[in-house]
Amino acid sequence: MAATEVPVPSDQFTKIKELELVSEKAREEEDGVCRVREWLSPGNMEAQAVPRALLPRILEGELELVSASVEDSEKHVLTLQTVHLTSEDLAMNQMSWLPAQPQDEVQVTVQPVGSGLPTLLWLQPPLGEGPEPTVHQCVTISIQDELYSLQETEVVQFQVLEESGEASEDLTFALSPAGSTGPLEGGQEAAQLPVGGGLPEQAEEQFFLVEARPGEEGSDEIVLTISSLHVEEREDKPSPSEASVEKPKSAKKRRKTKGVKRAFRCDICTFTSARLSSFNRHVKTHTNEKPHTCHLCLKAFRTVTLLRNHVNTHTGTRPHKCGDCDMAFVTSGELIRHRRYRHTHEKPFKCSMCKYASVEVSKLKRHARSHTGERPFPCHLCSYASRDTYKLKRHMRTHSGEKPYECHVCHARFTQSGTMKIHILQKHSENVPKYECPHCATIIARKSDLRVHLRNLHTYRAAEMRCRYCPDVFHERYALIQHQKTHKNEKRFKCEHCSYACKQERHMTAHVRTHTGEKPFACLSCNKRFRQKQLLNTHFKKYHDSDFIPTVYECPKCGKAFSRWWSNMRRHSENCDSGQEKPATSGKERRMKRRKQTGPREAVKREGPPSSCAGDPGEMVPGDSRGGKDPKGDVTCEMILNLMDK
DNA sequence: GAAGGTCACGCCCTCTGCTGGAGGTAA
DNA sequence: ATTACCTCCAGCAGAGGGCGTGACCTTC
Repeated sequence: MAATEVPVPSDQFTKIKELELVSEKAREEEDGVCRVREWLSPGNMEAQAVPRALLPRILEGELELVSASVEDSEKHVLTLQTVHLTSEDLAMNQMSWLPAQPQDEVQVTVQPVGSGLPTLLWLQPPLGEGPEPTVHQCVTISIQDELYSLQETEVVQFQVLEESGEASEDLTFALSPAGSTGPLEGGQEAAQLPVGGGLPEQAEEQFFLVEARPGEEGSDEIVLTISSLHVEEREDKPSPSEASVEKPKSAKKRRKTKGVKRAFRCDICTFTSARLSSFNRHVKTHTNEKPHTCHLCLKAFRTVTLLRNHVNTHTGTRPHKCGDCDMAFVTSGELIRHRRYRHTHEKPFKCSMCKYASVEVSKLKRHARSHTGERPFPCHLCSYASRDTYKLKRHMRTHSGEKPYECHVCHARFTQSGTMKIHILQKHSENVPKYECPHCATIIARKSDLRVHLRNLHTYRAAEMRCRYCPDVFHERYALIQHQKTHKNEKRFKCEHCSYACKQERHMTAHVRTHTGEKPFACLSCNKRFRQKQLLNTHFKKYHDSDFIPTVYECPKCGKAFSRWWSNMRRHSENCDSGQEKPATSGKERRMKRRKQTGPREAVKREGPPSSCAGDPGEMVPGDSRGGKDPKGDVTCEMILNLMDK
């Protein structure tokens, strides 16, 4: 692996082979750590004006400088000389090829001027894209030359400071070997140190980190990386993908520090560190060296700490005990997380789109998918896609038919634990919770069904629902149903002369004739008159139809025959002590019993009309001469009218 | 090197709500 | 006998909580 610590070259002089000017944010975007891209502002562009001696390339904030020579004797000395160009300077010097918008791609070529140490930095447009700049087209402002020994330099930093609004003002550059006593100390302090007589308000936006590292192996080249250190802006302008994730302050502070101190850069991954020790430790992470092996499962770990934590998972050792409950954990991190979940309820990760907050950032990311609609876990058997792995796994049971949850009582199986829980609660538990409708007091077993009930029966509907019995209209289905029930068994027709009431008008008409004495139906054979047509028909059959066979009720005890069940036969049967059996309670039962005893019904021919016929045979008719109705109680007009209806 | 903190991934759980079939009931 | 309606019930998915584990970085 190519180390990034600056070695001591064998050659006398160190040549700057490659100088990268990389936006820190742009780099972090590549890293996937911080997704904020720092576009090169005009001010930054000014600060990035570099000598013609170098060959830079600006690509979305990235500037590479190639081939610059630095010579010194005895030591490896790097001399930086920088040019600052203001926007006015750019316009004045016809450098319109510079991007108006930062995202515009532009290639800048910087070439060395003269030989030996580069003393001027020039900006030059790509071939064919602009006028070839001359020395006069570049503005050279207050170049401060300093020499630093690369043997002592791990991080080289310089600042571009400008009094805001004064484009022509001198620039001050500061070169600092990190960790040394140079003009700037590395880290956060570097970005805050005023250099050259005070820091303007916007000065920190123009800090750059210059990272020196060796070039190709065996050469005496040094690669410089210039990074923008716009730390504050990164915090204030999160990327779209990060907009919904608010990091806790500690994390932000940590990243801020990390961003400033980066100097050693891993060639395999994006890791950078200002500390050699940290870097070296990091390098080991890219090796598969795991010398610490668990004696229980033979799993290997890189560090003793990791191994110890792992062994604790075998032994159950949980040294980190919660002070507020009985829980204990293998690591302190678990304890902290547990305390946040259970005790402190601290939720540092807050959603920017709703009030949701979580203990863990992973939960916030999962939550964010409910806003974005992202479903990164597709089912390979159907079109379903899940927002997290667990839902996909649960969904796959619908394809496999797996029902891992079994009721311990009836052994019914279920696909989800919640379904089984409801099953046990509803089927096998006492004190089953019920849900009462607040509008109609209906008791429903499940809350979700109560919701359906409310939706179907108690939701206002714009369309009118009309009662099938009357002109009333309703907008709630429950009200309509309740109203229509009021029509059931409703005796709307009430007699003015007595307490009689009935459901149909024609029944009332017949009843009123009992008060008025009106008998509109006359017998054509004997001129006898009747109030109802049915009564007339009965009369005619009995007295004027020779084929008519009247029903005769026989006492099951003594065999005596009666023409009327309720008034004669029943009274007789109750008092008859010649037999044990009493009449059945219903006509059907009576009929069946009678047939059982006597066989098929036999018509008993009467010899002549009963004496009652002389009176008013139509006044009282059998409740059910064919044994259809239980003739308990008094016969009412309604009973008669029911017969008429038949 | 150890300890502590952070991060990421995974697993499992609960709660919630919707849906549609089954079965009972009334019209 | 048919039909409409309602509740019961299981199936299923959405969302979130809590914990286990390992890796990695920073600090001491």
